[in-house]
Amino acid sequence: MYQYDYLLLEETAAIEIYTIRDGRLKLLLIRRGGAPFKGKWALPGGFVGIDEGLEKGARRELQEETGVSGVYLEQLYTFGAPDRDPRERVITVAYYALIPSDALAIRAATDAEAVGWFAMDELPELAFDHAQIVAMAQERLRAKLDYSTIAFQFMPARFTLSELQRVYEIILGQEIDKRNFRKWVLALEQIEETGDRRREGAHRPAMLYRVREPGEVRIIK
Amino acid sequence: MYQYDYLLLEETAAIEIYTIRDGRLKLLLIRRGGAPFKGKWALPGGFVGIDEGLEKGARRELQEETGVSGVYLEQLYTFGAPDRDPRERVITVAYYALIPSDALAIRAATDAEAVGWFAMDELPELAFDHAQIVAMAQERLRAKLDYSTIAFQFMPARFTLSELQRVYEIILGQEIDKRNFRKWVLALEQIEETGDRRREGAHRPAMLYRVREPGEVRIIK
DNA sequence: TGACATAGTGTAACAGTCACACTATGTTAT
DNA sequence: ATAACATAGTGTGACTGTTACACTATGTCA
Repeated sequence: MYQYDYLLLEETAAIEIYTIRDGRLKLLLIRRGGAPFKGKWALPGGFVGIDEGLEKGARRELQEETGVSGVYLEQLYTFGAPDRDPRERVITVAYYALIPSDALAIRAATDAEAVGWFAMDELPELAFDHAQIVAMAQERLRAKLDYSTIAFQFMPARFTLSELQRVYEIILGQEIDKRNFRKWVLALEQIEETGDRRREGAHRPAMLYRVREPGEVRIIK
Repeated sequence: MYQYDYLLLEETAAIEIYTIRDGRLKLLLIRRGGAPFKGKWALPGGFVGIDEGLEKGARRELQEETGVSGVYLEQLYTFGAPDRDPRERVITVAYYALIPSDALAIRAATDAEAVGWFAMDELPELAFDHAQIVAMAQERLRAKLDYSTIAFQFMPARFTLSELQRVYEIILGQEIDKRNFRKWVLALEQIEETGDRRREGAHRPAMLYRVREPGEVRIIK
């Protein structure tokens, strides 16, 4: 077996934190305070601690930026092109997290860096190769809508079918037929009625549903 | 943004090299010559060079072990649990490669380590967490059969429909109806007749097909 | 009590999947 | 030459899931 030159590399984690707010899919970004790409927006992340697993490190980062924990987190891809950081060779393991729309503690940045939520169709220019990382996550998310229950991860504890449909429409970027959507999602048997209704506005109240196994993302079809 | 302690980690690539031989799905393993796990079988791999991308490093490793290049290679997952190497913290980016059954230069190990092809249902005990890595690749490969043309990557330049069907059956571990398989695979419009036939044995010769775009793996359905 | 706004509901056409058995054709042995 | 052999190659009908499509139900508020 050929052995490469023995070498230590910088290893970072980057995390894409998504939520749905104001009827849009939004991504959390941080404005860089130092070089390179000073002033540009970038994905939150940092160096990986020696004693923690990669995913655990990503969860810590998530917790620090948003105050949330226990949400859906998935490894996306590892980026290691030699020139992706102009200073030196850095390898980045990218994760993405999905946060229910009601779970946001939207805390201010811990160390005076600017933090902001950006709609996916209005992203600013990003530092490093982060645009590529974001594009890959978006692709993955859309694909997973089709064959898993990943979209449920955006939902609060109780939600209406219309709200759930809206989430699918936002991510897919297209309208869905109401009757077909309801038939389909109920046939999955992954959500159930709570018995309560949501009354808001001058119209018929909607039944509230909950996810049967909130932590799980099931592969369907 | 919280910054972890600045830290350099060992970064390795591991590569799972699959091919189909003797009617089985086989994986290339290397017997470890040194501690830890001395004498145990493990995935080929090595440290990542400072000037090469991760994928390029994996391709180099592949070339050195098998003599093949230009085959299908995909990043699988990055493993970074703190205790996965008993000596120190190591992060491993795992790739898998699929090699056409006729492309094997089956070269001897370059530096006197034992190399062997193992059927997936007869794997020896593996070093480190490599059993977990292998399990994940197998899962991915099976899933991709359903929604991509990845299986074509195992085929030689020209092949019969029966041979192609056999590859699907081997990976899925179950028989497929001949008529339905042919209808399905031809409807994909990803393979075409060569015009030639293969005559071997005392029976009707079979039409030889080729993949339309051999390098491409298409998402289907 | 009527206007309003969203909730909630069924059916028929269509497309894709699955189960299933016989004929075609070359080689080889007699 | 011809018959046995072994694999190649082919179609139909049942079933299942997907899609398109429009009206009724029910609460609030003026």
